[in-house]
Amino acid sequence: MPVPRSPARPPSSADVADALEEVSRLMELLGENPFKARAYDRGAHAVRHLGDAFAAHVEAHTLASVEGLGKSLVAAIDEFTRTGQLTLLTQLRRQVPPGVMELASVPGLGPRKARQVCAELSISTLGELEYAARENRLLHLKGFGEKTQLRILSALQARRAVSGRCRLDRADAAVALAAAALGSGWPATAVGQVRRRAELCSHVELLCAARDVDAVVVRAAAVLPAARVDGPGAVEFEAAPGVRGTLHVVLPEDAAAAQVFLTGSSAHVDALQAREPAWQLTAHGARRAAERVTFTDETAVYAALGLPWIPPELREDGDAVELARTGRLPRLVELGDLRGALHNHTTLSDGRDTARAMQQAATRMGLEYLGISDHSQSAFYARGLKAEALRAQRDELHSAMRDGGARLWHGVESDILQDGALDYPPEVLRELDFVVASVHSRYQATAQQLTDRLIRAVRNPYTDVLGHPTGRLLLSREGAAFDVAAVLAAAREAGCAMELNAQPQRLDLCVEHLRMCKRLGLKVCINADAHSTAELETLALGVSQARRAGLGRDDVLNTLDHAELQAWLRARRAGATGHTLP
DNA sequence: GCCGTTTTCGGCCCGACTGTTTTCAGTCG
Repeated sequence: MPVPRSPARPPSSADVADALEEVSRLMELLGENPFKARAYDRGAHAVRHLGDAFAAHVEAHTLASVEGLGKSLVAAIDEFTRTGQLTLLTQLRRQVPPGVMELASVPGLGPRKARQVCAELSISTLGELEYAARENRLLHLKGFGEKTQLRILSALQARRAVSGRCRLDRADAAVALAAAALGSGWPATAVGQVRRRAELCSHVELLCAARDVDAVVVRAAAVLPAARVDGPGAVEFEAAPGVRGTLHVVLPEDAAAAQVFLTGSSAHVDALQAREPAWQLTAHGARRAAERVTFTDETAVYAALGLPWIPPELREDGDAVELARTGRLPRLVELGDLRGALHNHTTLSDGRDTARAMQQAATRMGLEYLGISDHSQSAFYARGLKAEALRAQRDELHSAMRDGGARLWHGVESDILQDGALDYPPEVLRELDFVVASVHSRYQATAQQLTDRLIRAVRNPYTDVLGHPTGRLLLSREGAAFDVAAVLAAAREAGCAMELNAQPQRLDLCVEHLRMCKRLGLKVCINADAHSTAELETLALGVSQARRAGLGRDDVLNTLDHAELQAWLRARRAGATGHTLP
């Protein structure tokens, strides 16, 4: 989507990258030379990667020295930065009916088929596409058949089921934007699903405490997107496309009780309410009969109910209240407990930053160690490493560590092949510090086949961590349908850890499966799966999901310090060399 | 369109799968 921009601000690298990316997608859709389309896409990547250095390149006219930017792209970028327009993009947009870009995003409908349904059936919206599929009109198109039509139909149904929700990282961004729009004079913080750290949010809610409630409401109604006043002290707005947002404004003395009520969930609030039926917790504060009850902060609210403070991540249902009452509230893992992270990528495969840059970023974050695990040889699409390249990487990591800082572990993200084997022979795997094994392809199999494949993978003595186990992509792909309990049990027996992949679109394993790990005593490894230095920050999202599942420090593998993790890995490797491979 | 050169053209990460076709195009990762 084109990013709206104020003319006063010069385009950022992200603005330029978005424009070039759109050019690429439109070219694909129009059936232009695929290599030309790819050149624009690569150019977009190159520009995005420049980040803050982009402005300096523009200033110094040195963009042509950036790999992937030739004469034409430099000229296009020049035009865009000077005028805020891109003639090429405008022309391409004119040739593609609105909505067709969206058609091409439906799984099973690539650029060719999207163009085909548009040209032959005059379809340009998802609604029209679904209607045509229901009427069996797609069947008559060349290259379409019963199964393609069915696949499109179910993809559209799945999409409708998730509409109106957004990922947690986007909800966080919406909270930050709304808070910034209000200004620092009226600080607003997240409540509701966002504060409970729900992986998907259908409602983005903020709370602001202010002496002059009406003034905040007036300001919010003026500055928040698509805002309208919705009752006393409440402003509704559009937090993200199709996602409802609400700003609640209360007097400072009512803020603590309102924060508890608005953070919810309703089941949690009901359980609290049951402990003191004479009280009434509301979005505007607490009342006893007609009398207002005030508190200094949330801890005081819980204390008045005879309870310790309950972390928001545990408020998804009413169960935590009983745990709190009986003193059995778990001590949850915290971001600061993580001593490092395994599973991260570098420029050698599909990452954006070098091992050295990743190491420096990890050092700045206070991590003791960082695992580097680029893709394995079968992952062509991600420029997976042949055995020789993998061996050469070891030297690169050693030299990156010369100046101190976070210790680098040398690993690999090995594809799990169709039969459950790893992607390198034992003599290659044995030289690595650790192995993350992940499925990246051929998800379409029977549940039994997938289960067998994953069980074989976790039983491989070189598999230390099973990466993004279900392969789900939030709002776009369901997790693979296999017997999770059986795979977790096999992993427990083999002593292999499960990944909690912290990428906001994955958050895989999910909370329910993480709870199963805890019950089994199976270690969970919280990994950023970072493809850039910035993505290391996603570890915080992973920690929030571990907390929702009630995981403590001891449940998480990478809370071990360097020496402890080394011992854990060595013990596994010792077991590995003592076994024959399955 | 970019890049590298066997330097002004030719190749561009590519293999597997699926569903359609009846030998292969399109999609995906």
